[in-house]
Amino acid sequence: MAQARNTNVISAFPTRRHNHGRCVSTAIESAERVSEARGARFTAIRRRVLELVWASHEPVAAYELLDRLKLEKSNATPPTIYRALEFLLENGLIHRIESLNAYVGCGNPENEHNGQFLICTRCGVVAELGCDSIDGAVRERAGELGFTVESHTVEIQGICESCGKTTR
Amino acid sequence: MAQARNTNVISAFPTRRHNHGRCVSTAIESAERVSEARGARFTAIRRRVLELVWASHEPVAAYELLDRLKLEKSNATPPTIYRALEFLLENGLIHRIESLNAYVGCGNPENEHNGQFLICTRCGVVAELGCDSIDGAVRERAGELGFTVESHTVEIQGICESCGKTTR
DNA sequence: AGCGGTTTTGTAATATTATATCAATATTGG
DNA sequence: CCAATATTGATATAATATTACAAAACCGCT
Repeated sequence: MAQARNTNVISAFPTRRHNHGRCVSTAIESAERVSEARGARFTAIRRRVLELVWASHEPVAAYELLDRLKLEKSNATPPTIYRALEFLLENGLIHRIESLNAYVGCGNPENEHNGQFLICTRCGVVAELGCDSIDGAVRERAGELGFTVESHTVEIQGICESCGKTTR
Repeated sequence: MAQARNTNVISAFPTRRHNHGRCVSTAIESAERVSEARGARFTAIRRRVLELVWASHEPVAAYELLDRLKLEKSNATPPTIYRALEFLLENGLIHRIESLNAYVGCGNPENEHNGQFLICTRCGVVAELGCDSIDGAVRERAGELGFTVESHTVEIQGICESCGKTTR
């Protein structure tokens, strides 16, 4: 019983030695369920791009994904990647980090949400929060001004706990 | 006594008929004071780009600024604009809206801050908040996870009060 | 299996956003 | 005025993203 419901971590900063294969396989299985449920086609390209996004917990740029995909699919072009990214975004399987023009796997694709992201400027790793207190503060203040919230982008730059402990 | 200190609006949604010349002249005067205080040079190009950013309350893209600047300075090139934007950002005179790759004037340049932005997806206008409750929620949650906040990007998409009242 | 409509992918071209580099000019402090 | 520094000019190129149209794959139906 570690987390209060209203401040749950969707995808925490991973330990150096976590079983990352498990992150990937969980993400793929989730994606299969989400696609199935929506009648969306989780094609080979889309699956592979999702795996590439999940290669780490650091956001990946579109052209990095393209370079990697080209290694195994030499006819891949920018639209190949951008179409796959569009599909993955639409289905909530990845998030775009606006301040980095880069993409990161979503840790909880089975629930629709706008995440909040903690971005470590030292190691590049991103953690995702599904934090109702931040979301609430946003909606409350917006509401006071007569503004109806549709979505939000919350990206927090700083130093993660693990990097904070090491010498600069 | 309308605003509580911790939720002040730095730059509200403007009325259609506000005196916009006043927004611009205030911004320029502020910029002069800020530059003076910092020993920074508020050159003609920088001043003009700031005026162009302040042409409206909608974020402006870099190449739009370039096109406008070229009308009066035909040798302007991308670096002309990007250098001016860099100066204005460094000195807190404008903000970059990450989700739009665009720039908007800062309503309170004399106090250093990370703003929060309400972006109307109907009319394109942006309001800036300096909202301690959002900032506090962010810092609190980050702190619980051992994350040290350096800066944040908070961009809220939705419909402003005035657009919400008109027929879709 | 065959057909027709729809979605996905292939391919080429281009648009948009941003930076690197180095030379020339302007400004500042001494 | 000189020398150091900051700013601007000019060219090239990098990085990110989209448009357009044709070909192929897939799906539901018979």
